[in-house]
Amino acid sequence: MNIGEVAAASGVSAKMIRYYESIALIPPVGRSAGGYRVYQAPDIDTLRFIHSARRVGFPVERIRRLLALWRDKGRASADVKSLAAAHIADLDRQIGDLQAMRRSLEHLAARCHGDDRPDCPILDGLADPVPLGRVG
Amino acid sequence: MNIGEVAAASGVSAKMIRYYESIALIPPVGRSAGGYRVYQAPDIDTLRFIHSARRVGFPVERIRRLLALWRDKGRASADVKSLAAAHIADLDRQIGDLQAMRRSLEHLAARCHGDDRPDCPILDGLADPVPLGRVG
DNA sequence: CCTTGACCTTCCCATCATGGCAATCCCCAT
DNA sequence: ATGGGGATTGCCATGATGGGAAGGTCAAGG
Repeated sequence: MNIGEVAAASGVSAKMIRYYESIALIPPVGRSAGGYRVYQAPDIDTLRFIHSARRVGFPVERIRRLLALWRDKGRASADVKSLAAAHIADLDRQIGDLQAMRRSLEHLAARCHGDDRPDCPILDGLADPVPLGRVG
Repeated sequence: MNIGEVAAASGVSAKMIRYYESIALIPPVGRSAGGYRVYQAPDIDTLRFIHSARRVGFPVERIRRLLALWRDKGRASADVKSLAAAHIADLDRQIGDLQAMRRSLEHLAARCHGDDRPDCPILDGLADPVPLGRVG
């Protein structure tokens, strides 16, 4: 199989497949006489795994460790779970950060008339030397 | 005032102040005989504004428009509010994306023993060709 | 056998905002 | 005049991804 077929089957773009190979997330694959990458069926499984992991936001470096565990049939599920837990914690932190931004901005926006008049608590709030965040 | 002082007063690093100048988010400032940037008090206000806007996640290009409105004393607050609303919508989308990731992963992790045994629904779920997401 | 078009290759560039480092220079106080 | 702290510019890196260019390959059909 050529890269395009594998890309379509796995959901990972050809561009990214080459990139993953370049950073050794996946091993270098065989080449045809003309230099084309030639894939086997199991390669699709690996790329599918990577794609799924990316879709839940795992960074590539953590996927590297996930892949190692996936291939290690003697792994302890605890190791997988702790990677997952670390990532969930990362997600929670990111979500929390965004929610804090959202709250601050919403707080300002709620007080803005949103009409033709120029006075605007949003601009005032951003210009205010007092830090945003705590609404108290 | 030199850049370091302005950086400390505004919360924006000297590096970023130069960057904002390079992309014309802020106008080029005067220079001393030796080539140092020389700032005036109002420049701190501008940088403080930018810093606040960054802290609530506004991308620089939107801050450009916010700054224009801020300086335009005849602006309509509706214009500011719509920029804010657009940004809140962006934040909501990002939050939603992250929460969806979190849910999918949590769903898998909840079923993982997390002990010495190798079987692991997290790895299985990522390897599964069936898309993640809907828990149905 | 040759052409054509789809596909592949590598390489460079861009994103977005930020930090780091290095070589050089300025400024002020001793 | 000298030393040290700060400023200058410029280049590189991040993380994951897309875009595009220039050129090579492959298979189908004339």
